Amino acid sequence: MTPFTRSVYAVVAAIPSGRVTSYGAVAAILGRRPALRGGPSAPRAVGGSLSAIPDDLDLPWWRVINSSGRISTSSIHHTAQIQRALLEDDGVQFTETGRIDWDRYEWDPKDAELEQILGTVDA
DNA sequence: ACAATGACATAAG
DNA sequence: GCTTATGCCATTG
Repeated sequence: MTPFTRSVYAVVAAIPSGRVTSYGAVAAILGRRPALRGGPSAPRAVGGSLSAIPDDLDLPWWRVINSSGRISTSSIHHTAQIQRALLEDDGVQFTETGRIDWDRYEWDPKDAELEQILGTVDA
């Protein structure tokens, strides 16, 4: 477990029920700057950290989806079906094409809240 | 230290 | 919208 991974967990732990966020948004919160061409750069690493969540942490990993509003889990422990079920438990509704509406469910934390979250980890 | 690998994000076709 | 190509970077072997 690395500092980066710990900070990812700290952010994910703060996502409230009924809201979702993207890998790129988490990366942006951690201060990783968007790249010139390929878009935000660290989201891939965020996914990598989420793929190795210790079971005893009890994180709401299912509230993180990709930028197009779709589920992109490929873990055998946390399958796409499980993720969808957990999200629906949160009250999140899917469109007919299996997507989630950002306008309705995007998590938008206040700056003060983010500062507090990040203050609990290194950086 | 180096190379390979992804639960990503964009731009282009 | 969907598919393909390209860039990124923290992790891992």
